[in-house]
Amino acid sequence: MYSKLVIGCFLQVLMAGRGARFHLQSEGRAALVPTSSHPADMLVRKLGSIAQLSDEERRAVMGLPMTARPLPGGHDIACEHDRPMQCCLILDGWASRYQFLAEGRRQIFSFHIPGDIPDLQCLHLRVMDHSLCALTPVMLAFIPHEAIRDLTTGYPGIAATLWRDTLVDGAVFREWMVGMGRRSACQAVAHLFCEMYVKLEAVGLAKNHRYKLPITQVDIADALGLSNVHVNRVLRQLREENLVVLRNGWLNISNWPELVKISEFDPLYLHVDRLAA
Amino acid sequence: MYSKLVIGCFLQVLMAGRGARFHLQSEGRAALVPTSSHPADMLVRKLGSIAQLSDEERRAVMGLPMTARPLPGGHDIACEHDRPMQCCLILDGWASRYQFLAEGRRQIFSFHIPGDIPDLQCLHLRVMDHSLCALTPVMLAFIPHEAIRDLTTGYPGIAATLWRDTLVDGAVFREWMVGMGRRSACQAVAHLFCEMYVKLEAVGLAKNHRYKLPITQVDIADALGLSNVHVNRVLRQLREENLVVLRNGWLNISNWPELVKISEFDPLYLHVDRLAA
DNA sequence: CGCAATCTTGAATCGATTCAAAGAATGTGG
DNA sequence: CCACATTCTTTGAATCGATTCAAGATTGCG
Repeated sequence: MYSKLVIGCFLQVLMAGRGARFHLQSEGRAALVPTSSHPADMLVRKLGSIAQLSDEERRAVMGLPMTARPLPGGHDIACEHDRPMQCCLILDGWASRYQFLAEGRRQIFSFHIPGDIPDLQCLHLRVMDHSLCALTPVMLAFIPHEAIRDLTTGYPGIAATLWRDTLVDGAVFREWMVGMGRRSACQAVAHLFCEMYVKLEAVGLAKNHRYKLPITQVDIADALGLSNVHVNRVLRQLREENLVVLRNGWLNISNWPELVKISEFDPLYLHVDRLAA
Repeated sequence: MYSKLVIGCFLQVLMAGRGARFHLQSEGRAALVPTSSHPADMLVRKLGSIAQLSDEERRAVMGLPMTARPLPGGHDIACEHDRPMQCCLILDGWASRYQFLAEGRRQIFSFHIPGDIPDLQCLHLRVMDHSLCALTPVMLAFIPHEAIRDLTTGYPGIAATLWRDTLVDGAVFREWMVGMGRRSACQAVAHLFCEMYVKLEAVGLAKNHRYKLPITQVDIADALGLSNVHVNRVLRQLREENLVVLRNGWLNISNWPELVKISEFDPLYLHVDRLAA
């Protein structure tokens, strides 16, 4: 059913290795798109984007055992009440964390993109208190908890870096709380688009205020605590005001400064040091 | 203005040391109410409630430099954009994290009680992306980041315990997101009351489904993304349904099983091991 | 006692939801 | 390559939950 897509995604990862070692963007920042057949490269780049890694630390990270595995879109990666024995690093595709409630209600907690380790928290919270699923066909690298624990025990700097990553995760939750609690539906949607742009741009997966957004309006609604009907109306409004256009899975931000302004977007909470200074 | 209250609060901490070393609850669990004049005792008990501490680790924690300091209610402890050099452990009183937005809107992210380290995240996220204030007169123990970093570098087990604490923090944010996004106002308020009861009960500050709740209806509204008027109506409804009564700063849960049921409260996300098993 | 903060209630309004149904896009198999 | 099924998007109309505004009651505090 999904095999074609999955193989396509797999090849994409492998073939990227043939290109230049780094895809440089206009800002001269190294992109996170897979440029090597070894998934650990992705992790090294990710951690390097959070904090400086020493040569020794880099070697230790490269030595982590990882198993790459494709998964079809819509598939659960880990479920509430599970006790996973490994974390997953996203090499390609999007994932999301969510929880189902009574009467078919759903709350999405986060969207995750390549370079993220969306279930890192289960390293220390053994039982999953929510679920994690692939939004698109994904390529994942699974890393045993055991290996990560050994690594963090031996290298406090790496522990601090991973810890920091989970703290940024929490900061994003706080910002989403603001969106759901105190922002209008319009502001909340605009804010989400700004956030995803900054995150994707930081790993080289977006530029020129345009990116692939492989989620449905229902997903946006469940993430922001709205109904899908209302999300649709908000999207129309944003389109009519020449701010953003979402069509065929691509998001085009026509007026970035205005979008930032109306959504009161301040990237401080993402703690991208190069931005926050 | 606040001096009497503050001194009262301070004495309360000091005088508790005269009593039995541990206040035992019916469940036989050690209570977290201050039982010693040394604030490090509180930290040892807190960490011990998260994970087992070895004797060596306990000694290391006891060796942390701490400065106890009272602060009047309403006072800010740390503000957005600050770069604190220390974390604070709450010895007595309540604190909350929040953010102000345009037009006087406010979002409260969390309520904190004795034993909590509400700004632990700034150990690795140098810049505060929100503010922290004392809700009531509080007694705080300030611990320099430097000392905590040395501790976590030398003792990976303690690092993991503190890390875990910040992860539970994030899990609570997720649950609040569910409340704001997909629960009715009534359910959200009820859920908050359940959550605070479990947290307070775990540190010996609540029992018999009754506890001191020193926050205003406006605070509840800003925490749950509601208007104060609506919170008032929801409280009346809960009272009329004989579920909870909030009066004079005390919360009385008349029908705990029903409150848990209507709010769909599942304490799993609090990751209190003794509960989750 | 009197001020200030908090709580309470009613009435009007608004933002968002629900329900329903049509239209567009996407993927599948013949 | 077309027809069909499915999923996603779009729009209108009725409704509802929550907000805003405003005024009065209560509580705590100096």
